[in-house]
Amino acid sequence: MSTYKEHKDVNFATIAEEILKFWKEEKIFEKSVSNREGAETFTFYEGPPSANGTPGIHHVMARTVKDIFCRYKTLQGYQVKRKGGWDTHGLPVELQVEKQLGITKDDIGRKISIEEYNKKCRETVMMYKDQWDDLTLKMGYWVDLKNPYITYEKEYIESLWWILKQFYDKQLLYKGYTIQPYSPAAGTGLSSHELNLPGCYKDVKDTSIVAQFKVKRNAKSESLFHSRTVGDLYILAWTTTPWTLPSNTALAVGPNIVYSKFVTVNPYTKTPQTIIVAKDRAASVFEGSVASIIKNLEKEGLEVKSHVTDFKGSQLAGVEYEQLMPYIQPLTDVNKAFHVVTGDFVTTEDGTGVVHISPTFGADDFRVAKQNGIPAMTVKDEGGNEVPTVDRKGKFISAIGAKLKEGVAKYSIKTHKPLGDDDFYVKNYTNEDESNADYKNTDVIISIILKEENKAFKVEKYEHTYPHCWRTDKPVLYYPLDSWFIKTTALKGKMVETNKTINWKPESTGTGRFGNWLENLVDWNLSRSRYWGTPLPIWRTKDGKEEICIGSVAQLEQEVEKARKAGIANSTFDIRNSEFDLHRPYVDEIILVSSKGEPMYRESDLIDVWFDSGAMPYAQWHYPFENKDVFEKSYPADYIAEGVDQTRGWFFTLHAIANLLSESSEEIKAVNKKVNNPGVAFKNVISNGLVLDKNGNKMSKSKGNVVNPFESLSKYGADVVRWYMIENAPPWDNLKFDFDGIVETQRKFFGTLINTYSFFALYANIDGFEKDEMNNVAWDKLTPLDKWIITKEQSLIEEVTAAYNDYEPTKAARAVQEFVNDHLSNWYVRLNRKRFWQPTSAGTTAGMSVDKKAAYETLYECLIVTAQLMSPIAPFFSEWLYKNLTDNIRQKAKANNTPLQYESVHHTLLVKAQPNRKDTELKISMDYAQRICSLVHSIRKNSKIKVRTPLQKVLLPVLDEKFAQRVKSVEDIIKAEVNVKEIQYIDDTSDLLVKKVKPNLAKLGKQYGPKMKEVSAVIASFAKEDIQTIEKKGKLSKGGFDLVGEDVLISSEDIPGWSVASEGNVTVALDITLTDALRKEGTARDFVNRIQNLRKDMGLEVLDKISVELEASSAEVDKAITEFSDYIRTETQALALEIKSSLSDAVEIEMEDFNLKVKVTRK
RNA sequence: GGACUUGUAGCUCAGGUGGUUAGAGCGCUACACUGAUAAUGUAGAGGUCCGUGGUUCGAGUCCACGCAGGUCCA
Repeated sequence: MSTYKEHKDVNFATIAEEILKFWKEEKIFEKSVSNREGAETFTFYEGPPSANGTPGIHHVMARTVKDIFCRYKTLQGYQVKRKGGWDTHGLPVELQVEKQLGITKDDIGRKISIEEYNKKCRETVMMYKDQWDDLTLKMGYWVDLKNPYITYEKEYIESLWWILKQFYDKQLLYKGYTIQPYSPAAGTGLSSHELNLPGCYKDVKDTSIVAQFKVKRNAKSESLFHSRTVGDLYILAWTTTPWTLPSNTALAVGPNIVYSKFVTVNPYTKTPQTIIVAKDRAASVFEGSVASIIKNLEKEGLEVKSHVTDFKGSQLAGVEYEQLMPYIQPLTDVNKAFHVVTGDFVTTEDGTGVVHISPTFGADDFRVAKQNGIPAMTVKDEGGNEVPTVDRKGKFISAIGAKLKEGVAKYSIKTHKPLGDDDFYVKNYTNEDESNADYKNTDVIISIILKEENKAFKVEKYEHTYPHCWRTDKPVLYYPLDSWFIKTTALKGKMVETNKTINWKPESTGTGRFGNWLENLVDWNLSRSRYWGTPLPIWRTKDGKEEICIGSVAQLEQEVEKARKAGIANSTFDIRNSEFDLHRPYVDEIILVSSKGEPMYRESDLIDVWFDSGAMPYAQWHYPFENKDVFEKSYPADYIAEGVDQTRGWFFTLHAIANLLSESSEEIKAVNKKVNNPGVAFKNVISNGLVLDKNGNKMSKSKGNVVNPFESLSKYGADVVRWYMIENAPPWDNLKFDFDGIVETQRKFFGTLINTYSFFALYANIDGFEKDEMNNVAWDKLTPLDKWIITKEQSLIEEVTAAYNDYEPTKAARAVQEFVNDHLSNWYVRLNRKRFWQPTSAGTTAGMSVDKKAAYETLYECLIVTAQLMSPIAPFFSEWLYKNLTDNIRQKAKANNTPLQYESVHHTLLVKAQPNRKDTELKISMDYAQRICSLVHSIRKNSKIKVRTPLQKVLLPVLDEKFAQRVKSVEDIIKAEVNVKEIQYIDDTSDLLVKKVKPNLAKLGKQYGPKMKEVSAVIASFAKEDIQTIEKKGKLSKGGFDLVGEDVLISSEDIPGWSVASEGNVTVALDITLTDALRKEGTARDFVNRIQNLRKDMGLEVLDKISVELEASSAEVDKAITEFSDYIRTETQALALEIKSSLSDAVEIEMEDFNLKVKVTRK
């Protein structure tokens, strides 16, 4: 009759398979949600993976972290719905399709229609869905895969449109431009991905100019002129792109950088003048191509470099200067142009420590200009649109070209061909013959003009790396391109504030990486010029004067109807058809009508895929078109978790959209008010780190160090892998994934736990123990060891619960592991083994002694609680353990409505710590016991006396009475563990105890600080009497210090003549004299040991009885055997033990110093 | 280049608020235990706490500057 299943050769992967089958058949996951119907909800949002790539081992990590807290909250009684999801749009999908079809973006619309292309994308995006589903199942990640949200679905897109419309209506969605890498030769913008292709960055030699910006003398700048000034005063700025100088509208200086004023001459015009450059850059400004010129001028007696004074960059702020190349004027805010501004990004690493700003041609410049209200240099084109001074072909507009042409003529610059107004390309985009002796690029022409006009201080070639277009091999320009933006900056303050309400794990990601990102927020560029994605629902007239943002399919229908009525030939697509696809090219074919009857065409942009995922709280429920009630209950998320790389990805888009909606949507405002949400999308977030290989290298296919998740799971089982990942390092640290570590986890933790269970099952089955929840041994009937392990268990419950509550799974795992390995297995079970195998008359729980029943119940409870506490991390094994322990009493438990009534550990309610079942005093005592045992073991080891040999006594110096009391309460345990007969406590009355004293630095430090050395010396000089005084009276004045008891730490000196060991304030002495009696007992115990070995070798079962015959040997040995005959027989379950003069068929056994002949027979 | 992050034994990691001799597991070496037994225990060796400065009576811990690795962003 085996009540508790006994297992040989446990395989964790097999356990997982069995449990998976059970979960599937009994719908355990579904029930874990439906069981909690009506309970408080705990909301988790699944960050959607993209199924167009295969899952990796890092996904096991990420999803374990997600799973743990969903399971934990379920245990706490919450209802945790977890809707799965798939991210389906975006560049990776497009690239994969292009690779499959062997085409490039250029081929779309030519070799393949957009329709076919998108169809292919739709097919490809779910390519590896089966693998993902398989991983989800096998790793034990509970998520609802039956009703996932899919970002390409019509309903999902409709919700996105609704959100965009909310923003649009509140003027949070606008069209503007931003500076992006642009290839004039190819006529297209380039993504950062394209810019990172190998070979894009090349070393090139460009013309660089240190230009002279003439300071306007007025009230703002007057102080700069107070010191000696010769000629005009110039601020010098350096650029490697002279073609941007006609577009200069500001200069930037570092507020804390020191700038120097010099009296000098212009090297090219020899004009005496005064200049300002960063102090640290002054030397290098005078060097290089102009060094020899300056030297010659100095020889001519000119004043070339006289340092006048220094001032901080902040003093230059607001100073006005004359426009360097006054060819055209900014369209707006002319009065704000041509000022000096300050910026933290300015360094003194190169140039002059002054940065020339041209807002149309640099991302930094653009930002700085925006922050300071500086206008950009733009003109109106024929359509009235604002455009930069360089057109999309990379050529200066004719207004600038005409001026440059004038310069060429005025200064007789020789060129390889006559240049017209429209011939000034900023780089050689027209394949001019550069080998022509008179060839001069635009940068050089500008340099010459500036030199002639006393506006250049230094011109030289400068070699640097510069990005080139991967298709045309021509230099890239940073160029303003049209885009649609979400005005996230409008809500920057709110986003910063609401972020403070979010619990970030680790905190630094929230305050640091995320917080800084919010502080430096720019508007969200939503536009993508692509094909497979959510189309921007904005239609515009040709002239851009009228536009409409569509917020729903219904609205689109109405508008189409309106257009039809106005006689606009529209597509034949039937929007009302449920199959109608909101993707390109279909939406592009819809033409709407403006109030004036003009056609309106859709802006061709798609939106950033990050918007797709960031909108999932709403779109996953097709809010607000459906499921309003469900949405309200699941907004915002209590918890999300993703990789730290999502900080500026998903975490940001969730946060941004939630905050924007909290201001722009009346519906969301109402929901927020109801659930008291300040405007966030999530309340707790774990950003987990990377999974690296065991050497700390990133896993990559090229390195061949990628770990296959499926192989890992099938070899070790999901629990071991999950436990290893969580226990090894906090999720937000990078994990060095090492199979050796997994093996260790398996052996060390799971092996120990399974051993502990097997031990329980073995004896419980023999004794017929069955857990009865209605009838347990009372607390005060438990032995100290029982009480102790229960106390430890209570602490464990508190600790683990606190750790999970705090989103610290690693702490929880480590606590469980310590409990199982160190306390339960190594101490409680080991010291209690005898209780389990002491003979019992009855084969039922009822007939069992209270002591034995208490032992079973205690061990049982510890195992059950362990199963429960570990279940979020190791869902399969804990389920297996729980079922093994409880399946046999399920019916009874159901009838009695007791905690073990649930068929799955994942349906149970988390056990709560019971303070009345804690014995703190005992905990301290047991701690002493463990330390004392360890010390005695250490002495035995040094004296080479094994534990089987009993020793007479242990001497324990007693520093205070409490210590003695505590040790006495666990004295039996110590004596049994280290095999000594008695413990003798020695105190002041004994001459053996000599006390020593040390200063309590932590306390004294606060009081005496710098006098610490003196006080320590005084305490070190304490005589025996001094120690006694301070101990008895609690105070002592010596060496000018009034000391109290807490100022010193008293411990025991070694005891002369004894073998002593000490650790902390516990000291132990061991009497290592071996008497005859002790030696005989040792021999008897040794003999028992050998017989036990024989029994095992013979393959006897635990309950088998034997008889032992022994051939007589020395008198001493015979005497020992006879004297301890009862003991030997009991221990070995021998019915008879006889010493015979001679024995045939005897086995020879090796004792320590001699051999014995014995014969063991089964009875 | 910026932000964040990590650096402690051969390896993986602990080390509130500064305090006496910096810990654990694995691995290694030795020994022991033996009715949990392909399990277990004990002990030993093993440390420039990344470096340099600073604050302090006292720094693994606090501050500054570096170095090295990682992530994200330019």
